[in-house]
Amino acid sequence: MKTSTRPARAKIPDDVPQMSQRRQKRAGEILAAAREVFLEKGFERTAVSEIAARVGVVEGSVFSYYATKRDLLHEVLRELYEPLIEDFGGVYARLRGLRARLRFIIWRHVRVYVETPGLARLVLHEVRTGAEYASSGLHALHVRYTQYVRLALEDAVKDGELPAGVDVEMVRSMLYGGLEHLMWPVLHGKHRVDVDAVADRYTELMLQGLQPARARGRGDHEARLARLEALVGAAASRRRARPA
Amino acid sequence: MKTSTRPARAKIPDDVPQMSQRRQKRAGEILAAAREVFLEKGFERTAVSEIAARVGVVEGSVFSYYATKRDLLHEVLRELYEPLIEDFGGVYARLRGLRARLRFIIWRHVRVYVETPGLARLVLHEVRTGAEYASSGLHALHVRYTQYVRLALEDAVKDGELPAGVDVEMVRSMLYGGLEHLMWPVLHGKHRVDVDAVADRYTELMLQGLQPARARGRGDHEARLARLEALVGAAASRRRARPA
Amino acid sequence: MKTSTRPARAKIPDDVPQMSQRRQKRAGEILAAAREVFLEKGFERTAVSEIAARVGVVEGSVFSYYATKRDLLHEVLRELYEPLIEDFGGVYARLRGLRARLRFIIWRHVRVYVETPGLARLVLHEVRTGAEYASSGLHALHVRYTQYVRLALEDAVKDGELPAGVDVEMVRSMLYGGLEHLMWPVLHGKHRVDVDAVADRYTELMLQGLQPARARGRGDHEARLARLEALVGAAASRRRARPA
Amino acid sequence: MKTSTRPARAKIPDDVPQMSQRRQKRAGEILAAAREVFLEKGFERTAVSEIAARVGVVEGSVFSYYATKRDLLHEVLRELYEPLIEDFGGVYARLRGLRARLRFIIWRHVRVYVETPGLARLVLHEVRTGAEYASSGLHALHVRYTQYVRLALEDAVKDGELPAGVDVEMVRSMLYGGLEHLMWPVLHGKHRVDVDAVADRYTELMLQGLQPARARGRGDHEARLARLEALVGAAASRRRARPA
DNA sequence: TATGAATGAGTCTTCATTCAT
DNA sequence: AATGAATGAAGACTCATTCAT
Repeated sequence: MKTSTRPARAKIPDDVPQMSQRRQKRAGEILAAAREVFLEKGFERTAVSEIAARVGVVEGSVFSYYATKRDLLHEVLRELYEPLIEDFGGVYARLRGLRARLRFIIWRHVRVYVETPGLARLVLHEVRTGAEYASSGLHALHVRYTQYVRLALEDAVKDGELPAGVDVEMVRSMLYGGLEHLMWPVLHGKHRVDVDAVADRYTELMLQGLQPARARGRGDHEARLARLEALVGAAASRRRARPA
Repeated sequence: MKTSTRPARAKIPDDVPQMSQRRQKRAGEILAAAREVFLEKGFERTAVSEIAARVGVVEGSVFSYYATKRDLLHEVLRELYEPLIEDFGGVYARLRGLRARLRFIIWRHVRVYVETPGLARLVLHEVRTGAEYASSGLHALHVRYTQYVRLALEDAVKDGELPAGVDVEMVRSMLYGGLEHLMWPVLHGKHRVDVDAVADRYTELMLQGLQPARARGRGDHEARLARLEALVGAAASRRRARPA
Repeated sequence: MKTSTRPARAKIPDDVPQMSQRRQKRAGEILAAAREVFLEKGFERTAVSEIAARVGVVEGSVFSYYATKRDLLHEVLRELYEPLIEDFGGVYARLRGLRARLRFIIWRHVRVYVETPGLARLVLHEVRTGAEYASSGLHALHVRYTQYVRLALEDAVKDGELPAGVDVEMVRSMLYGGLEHLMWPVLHGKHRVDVDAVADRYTELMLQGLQPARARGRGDHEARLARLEALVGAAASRRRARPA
Repeated sequence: MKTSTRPARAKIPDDVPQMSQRRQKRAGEILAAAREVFLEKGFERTAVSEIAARVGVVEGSVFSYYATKRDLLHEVLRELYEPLIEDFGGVYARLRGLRARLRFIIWRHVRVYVETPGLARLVLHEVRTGAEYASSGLHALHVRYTQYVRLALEDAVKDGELPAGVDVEMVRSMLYGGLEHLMWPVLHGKHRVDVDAVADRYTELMLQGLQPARARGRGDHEARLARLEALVGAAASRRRARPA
């Protein structure tokens, strides 16, 4: 998991060379401080000295825990990704139907922008850009995070909700890329967003495209059912919304 | 062509910023090198010294052509935008119908990735961030470039192709953001792309969504009601989930 | 001792900016080197790299002690002013009479040139020029230092030694400006000076002017009237002169 | 006169390798532009490129006239000093008496500050500081400029106005140094000055010191005569004053 | 001779990283 | 293990000067 070879020892619980309590605590403090600063300022604009200062430790000490500034970043991101992915694992399994699943994925992702805008900025602008992204293990985390789209689509095909041959990559891009673009202003503090409303609308846009059923000359049946579906989904999830 | 004021020496009587052949050539070489490096590494991670090295001049010379690293970036971007916008101006007016227009916009944008990979990234992730973006004239260019999506949508509503109330911002994000995400691997030299095929497929995806007309026609009421019930059940159980 | 905020790492519990022995020594060495070079070349013409070279450290190290070249300058100046002002505080109060006081001020100032040659130049010609001079605290120091001239004059007026209406600013300029000019060769290592002799003579010159009491006593009315006539003639002919 | 060896040819009229009319004209234009910029911004802050730009030539051309930026400065200063010195030569000879002479020297010098503050700044802060000042010929000019003080004193001794043994160097310093200090605010645009008033007061201060005749218990005679002298001198010279 | 493009040494400043203690 | 002083390479940018044309 570590990219480099020097003293620093991973803080993953069950690592072999068990470190002292003190050391483990320090590592955590440093990690927390790093998260703070990275999220505030981004990777490049963060000075290790500032992380050290927030913990109350000298620069050199940081390097005795994490061999590299970038290692520290990776650790921070892992720590942020992991609960996100677990969230998905837990909830996704209980969802039924493409619409519900898609909406959850979208809704959860929008919340990332709203609740942890720094994370989005970090991943999007500083990590994904780096050459060693693929080899750093972060790519793998990201794949795990975004794979639920593929799952949802495959399941939908299996269930007959979608015809076979759907271009998973294209849909995934449309989902994450589109949201990224849409949320950009949020990262820069322009707007407030209604997470549920955005999720609802984006889900429908993805499912029905620009030309909704009605426009295509379908009967009233269709339109009424669609609205019903949307309504129920929206109301249900809105009960849990807690925007930061 | 000059953005800045310092190096230009207007000693040609009639004040035209006429550059010598040689100078003009060099300016072009520097611009080309700058584009290369900016696209590879992004703006901040690009060192002027590297641009200079690629051209085979000393660092200082670059500044005799472009007063500022950022000026250089702006020039690079302008160089991209201009032909793009001209393209649109000419072609768009002759197109009829939402599908044709959308497809053109998409097709043209995909070509940007294929022909000048990485420029979108630059604009999206590095320039728009800068505080002086709005005042730099680049914002204006960007608006001119992306407004055709809005135009196409508004026209479609006028023509009765789309119901009123379409969320232009969301569609624009889906278009540009989705394509950006989709083309990402291309920027890193992974795939070759069939521009027309991608344009066709993305256009359809945007127009019809995941559930194309055919598929939707097949969906019987029974199946949809079942899904609806499942959804309601899912929402109920989700209430116990605790998001991080 | 630190002017700036960045490098200082206050991890000593009770927040005293306690430097290690070693660090303190280095800081002193750098300060000494800086004084040397600043005095030799002036502020702008001094390169931080040269200061570093004289101490035998790399350029960057200097900035770990003093965040800014200008901070370094301020520190250098403060180091001069402080003992000077303390000297004054102690001695001045015990002096009686304008002559004694003036002589002390002059004598002390001449010693500055002899003991720390060039510092006055720095203050007069490089620091006072800077826009942030007023806000840097140096102005305050300078005022404290030179105010004793004003004090001496005011006291002399109070005691009836001088008529009211003496132009303090002019006298202060004559004192400090004249000495600066007089000491200039000393700064460049030309002469040695007898501090006491210079102080005596300059004090007398300031008190009695060019025409000491004795000389003035000898001037008969006849001679002065002749000069007066000559002057009037001169003024008349001067009317034709055309200044450049 | 030239410090360096390259092509540039002095523009002193009777120089041997007679240059073409065109060339001579250009040299003059460059010199004029240089004067402008130097006086505005000082030596170090002036870029040769700016001088070139004002004349409408390229940087390189400047160096074909003046081998060095510093040479250019020296030429500029010479051009400024020369009329000043000639002024003195012409007027001084016609003056009689120490007071009149001293006052003229002071008055003329104060006018330099008021009318050409840039010159004062240039000489004081940039030239006199440089190591090659002594060897540049400028020192010689300065000596020629300031020698009239010595002359005035020596003549006064000869005429019996002053006792022998007056310390010329000290008086000269008091005059020029004091005025420099006094005029400092003027250089930075703070005050306006009444040239005549300053000249009058400074002359008296130099002649009589802090303790004027009255204070020393002299008769009314003295005071009345002194005032008369001052008045006549002031009125006469005020007629010619033309503050910038 | 004049040009003007190119140079290259220099400016201050930042910071991840190393290493002797 | 921790410290914290020192490093050294890099950053953007400036400008007097040179030299081929």
